[in-house]
Amino acid sequence: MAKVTQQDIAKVLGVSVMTVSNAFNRPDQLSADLRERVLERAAKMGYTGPDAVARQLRSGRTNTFAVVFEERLSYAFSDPFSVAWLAAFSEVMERKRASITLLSVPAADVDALVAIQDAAVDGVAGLCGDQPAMARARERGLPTVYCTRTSEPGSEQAGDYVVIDDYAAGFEVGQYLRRLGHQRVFLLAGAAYAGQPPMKEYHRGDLDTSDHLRISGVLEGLGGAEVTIIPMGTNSSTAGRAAGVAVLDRRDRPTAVIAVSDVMALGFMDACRQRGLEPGRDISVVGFDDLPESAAGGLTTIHQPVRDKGRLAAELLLDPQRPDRRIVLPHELIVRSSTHPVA
Amino acid sequence: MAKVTQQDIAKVLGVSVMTVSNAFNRPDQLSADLRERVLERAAKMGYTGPDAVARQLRSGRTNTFAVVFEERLSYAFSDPFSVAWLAAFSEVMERKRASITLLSVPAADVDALVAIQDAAVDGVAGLCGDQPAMARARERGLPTVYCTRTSEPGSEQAGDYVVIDDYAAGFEVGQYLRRLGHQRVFLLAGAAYAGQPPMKEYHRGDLDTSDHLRISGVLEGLGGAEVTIIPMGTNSSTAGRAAGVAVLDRRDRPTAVIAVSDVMALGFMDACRQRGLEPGRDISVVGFDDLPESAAGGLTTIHQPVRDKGRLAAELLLDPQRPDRRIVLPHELIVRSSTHPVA
DNA sequence: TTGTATGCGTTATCAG
DNA sequence: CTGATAACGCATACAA
Repeated sequence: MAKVTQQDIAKVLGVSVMTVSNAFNRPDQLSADLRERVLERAAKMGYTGPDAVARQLRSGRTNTFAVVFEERLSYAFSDPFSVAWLAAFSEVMERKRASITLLSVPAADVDALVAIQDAAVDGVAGLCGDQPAMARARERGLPTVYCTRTSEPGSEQAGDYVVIDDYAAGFEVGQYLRRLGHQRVFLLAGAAYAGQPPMKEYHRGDLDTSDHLRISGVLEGLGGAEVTIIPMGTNSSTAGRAAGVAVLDRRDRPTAVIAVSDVMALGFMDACRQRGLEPGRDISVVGFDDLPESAAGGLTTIHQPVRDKGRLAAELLLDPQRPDRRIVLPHELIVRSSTHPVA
Repeated sequence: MAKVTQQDIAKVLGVSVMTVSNAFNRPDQLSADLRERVLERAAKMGYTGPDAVARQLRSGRTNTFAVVFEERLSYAFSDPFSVAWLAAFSEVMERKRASITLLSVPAADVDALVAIQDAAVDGVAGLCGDQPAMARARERGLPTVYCTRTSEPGSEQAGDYVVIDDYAAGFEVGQYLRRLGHQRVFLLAGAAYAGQPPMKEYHRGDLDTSDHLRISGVLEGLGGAEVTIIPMGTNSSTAGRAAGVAVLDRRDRPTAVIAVSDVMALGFMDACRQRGLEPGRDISVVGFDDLPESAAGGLTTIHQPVRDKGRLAAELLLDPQRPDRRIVLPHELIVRSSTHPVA
């Protein structure tokens, strides 16, 4: 059987399509009696209410917002930082009865950009930086909000954002370690530098990631210390644990290790303890983000307001009139027990 | 400026709308030269590719599937069981380049059902049972798949499903504890029985949840043991910890405690240890689900194949031709160190 | 290879 | 209070 439409009902009932439409959407536009008849007939004919897509086309709004991820979605669900952001974002959306569409648009996969084209949404947000997917969305005329700064301030693209100053955050970390006297530091980088060997010299990656800004800041803050950057290829506690091999099992072990994220830092701390090394006594460890579990683990880190990022991103999308649309939130160096002065 | 459409381009170029459409979707349907001209012109006019919604209306497909949750979305992201399911589900969807829309439809909130009406999707899945939202989706003619059996087998609704036999699982747990000699057991129930006092007598709740089947099974399996059911109101480790108060801080402490989920059971184990009680020595604890962390924690539990549930749910939605659409997956009692015979 | 007519299902507008 | 008409933007079927 073909799909029943308002037209069919109208025909059977001998009324206009408009009357049927009104029966569903604007009860005040027709007599209660007629409305009753329409609804009853509709039910009898197996009509199930206005078609969502048709209505969207007509109204020009979908009441749905996309969240894009550079990674596979399963990563988005497993990374605590991502989950926290998503929770805050979704709370705002739920309150406004808007729904959320998840889009995975790996930077590598050019084909995936069509997902942006084909998404029936009113706007796009991402915990990520201003990646190609965001630009594509804007080309479509959609509002966008990104939550990680990847380019130098000033070279801003067109999109709105809610970020922290990752460069400054990195700088504070570097400066802090320098003041503690650390002269040999290893830096665990994330996904952007996949496949590259450890680097003594830092060249800005061709990918503009927040790693880049954090790393630049750290290097600057550390001044002349000897720094080795280890590209882990992925941002996970597994990667952090794996870093134990590359960092701890060598003669010239560094006195401090900085990971570009807490998940990685916490994984690395596990690796330390497994080898009988206590962070904050035998080696210093610093992370970024300040996850809930970081407090329990005693990890010195940069706190950033994840939930505010998620909440504000949602609010910016929902309210195009909101005045301040380029937001830089504060961050803070939280010193815990995982760092110590060099003897 | 108004939105640029294919019609506008066609007019300017003096070709038909169809040619413009083809230039974007079927390059083989027109000369490379003309196509080139169309695309160039389109770009110049600020046309950004076919409109997603219009295309969906025309084609009748959205390539998007909804996932419904009975809880707030933030819960969906924080519960490990839910996250595992979602990860598996999304992996299949990603592979087929389909996207996912998240819908929160609390059972209590009747208004939320409109979210189902207004969702532009090709199908609906849920980790939940065959709740009203699912029925609503089917009324709309959408395929549905649910992943938790809530009714007795035989009283099946119309939807497809991927479940385990929760009653049997419960029975095995009860039987196991009975054989260990446990005569006084407390049962921590989840969300369904919110607000109710502890129950000595079990009446099937008016909500058909998997709790119901598990609980019935447990009671049956335990035979004549004295069972007290404590409705925790929510399914979280916090609730499990909170149960410590209701269970451990009393004279007639039970010899065994069963939680309807591992998260809760693990939380309860924390509460035990906080009071100096060691699960598996001073008290027996059993859960359901077998999360990864349950193995580490030594929790005796029912293993169920979460990832298979998610994967199969996605496959059923993506392939309406797939033959077996009512799937009951195997479960298994995994005995670990949290249970022991009564002295 | 290109064009024409038409429908997808709904709702705004405006006239009765 | 009710109805006729015209979009919304695109793509299928078929004709040229």
